[in-house]
Amino acid sequence: MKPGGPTLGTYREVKAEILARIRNRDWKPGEIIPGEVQLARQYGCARTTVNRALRELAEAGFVERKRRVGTCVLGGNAQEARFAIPPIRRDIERTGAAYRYELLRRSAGRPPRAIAILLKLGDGGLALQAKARHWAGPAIHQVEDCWINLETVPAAAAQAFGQGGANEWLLGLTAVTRVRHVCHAMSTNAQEAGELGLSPGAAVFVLERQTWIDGQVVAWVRLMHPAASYRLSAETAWEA
Amino acid sequence: MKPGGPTLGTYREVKAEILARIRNRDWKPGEIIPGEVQLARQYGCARTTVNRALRELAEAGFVERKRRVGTCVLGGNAQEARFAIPPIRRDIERTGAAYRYELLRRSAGRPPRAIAILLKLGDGGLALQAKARHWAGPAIHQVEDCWINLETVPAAAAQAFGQGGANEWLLGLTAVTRVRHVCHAMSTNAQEAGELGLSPGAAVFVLERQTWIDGQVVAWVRLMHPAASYRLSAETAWEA
DNA sequence: GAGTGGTCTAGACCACTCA
DNA sequence: GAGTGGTCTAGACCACTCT
Repeated sequence: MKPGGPTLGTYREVKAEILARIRNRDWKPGEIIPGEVQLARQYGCARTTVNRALRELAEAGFVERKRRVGTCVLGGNAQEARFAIPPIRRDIERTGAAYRYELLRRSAGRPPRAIAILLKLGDGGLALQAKARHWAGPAIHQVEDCWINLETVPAAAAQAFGQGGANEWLLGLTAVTRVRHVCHAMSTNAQEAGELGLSPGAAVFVLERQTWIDGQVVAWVRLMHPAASYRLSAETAWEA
Repeated sequence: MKPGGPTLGTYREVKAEILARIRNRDWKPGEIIPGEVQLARQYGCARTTVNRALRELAEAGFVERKRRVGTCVLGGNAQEARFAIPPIRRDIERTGAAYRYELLRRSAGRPPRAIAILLKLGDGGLALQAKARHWAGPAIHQVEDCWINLETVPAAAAQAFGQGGANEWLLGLTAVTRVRHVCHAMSTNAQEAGELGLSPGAAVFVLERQTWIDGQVVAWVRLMHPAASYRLSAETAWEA
């Protein structure tokens, strides 16, 4: 046991110790830190324990690991944010406002070209569009516009979406194997403004989600929110 | 060995097998799945292996685990998106556009009340504001407005930020222990529009980041982007 | 008290990648 | 070929939570 190096019994302790070294700049970005075997000896624990600590630090983006090379400290420049996207109903009820769902439009048929491409629809392929509004008391909180690929999810054709939104229904499909989210801001055109109860040109926050099952596109969903009443937030903390 | 239950040797196989069962609805949302010991027997592997598979499925949000109770399948309703936030310079260069940095303002002093609160500044506490623009060729791609708590990071006072932005510098601090991101859309007022080269009222995409070191606020940063030229995207895929 | 997951250990073998 | 991380195993004990 080295001075200043007491026995560390758990992977959390080991993780915290290594993280502290990195934050202290004992181990600087670009450097290779000691190997698992050496650390295990130093800390008086099993290599498995050190391994788990390092694996989690790698997942969190603090280090990078390569076989035969070792574990390398990364400089913290890239950032990642994990935003939780709660079901809209819960999101609204949480604020205390009354939730109301309103279906605006539901129709199956041949979608516009842009949508057909997003859904990777075959030539005769049909899609189901379901557009709806979610109210928070007297205010419109979200307009959802869902396009569902009926080739991939024929079951959707049987859904009326009179009570609950298509987005919600889609989220209930457990089988999804891939998800892509995009968020951005937008100025509304006249129609969008009307649907959202805003003046044309008003800023909206847009969240789009595309989902797949085994390489087949399931749906493309666009969620639009008045800029003033929607935000996504994310928080990450590491042990003190 | 049960029929249809071949020996699974690795935690990845076990994970895929369990995921398949969940997607198949063999195990439905709300149900408790068999315990680790039983699964290990069934798959012919060590309990540790099953444990790792289940742990990762729990991290990914497919199941929830409770001691003495068991592992419960979750219905996939909540969503999570992990957005990568690349350093702005790289983001611009990636598009092929010429990157240019322009410092607009740098001044230390007593900040406005709202900022003082965000920074948890003491009564006499000073902050450093650094506002800058990032150009992509002829277009303004981002206006960054950084407020740095000089009590927490006195070293910032020595930085001129003439060449690189304060945001970038802040990201280089490895010691940060907590990060909070918020993103939303906004209509610009006259000043913001001017700084962004847009007409007043234009939509912008705003990303805000607040960072801490051991409970002390380090900085609050607001990054504003013309709506048309910025989007965040995230993609998650699970094994087929 | 009992049953579940959470973790540690010691040892082993494998996989990748560098020289 | 050699050195690193990646993973599996069998067994053990602990921590939590339900009854």
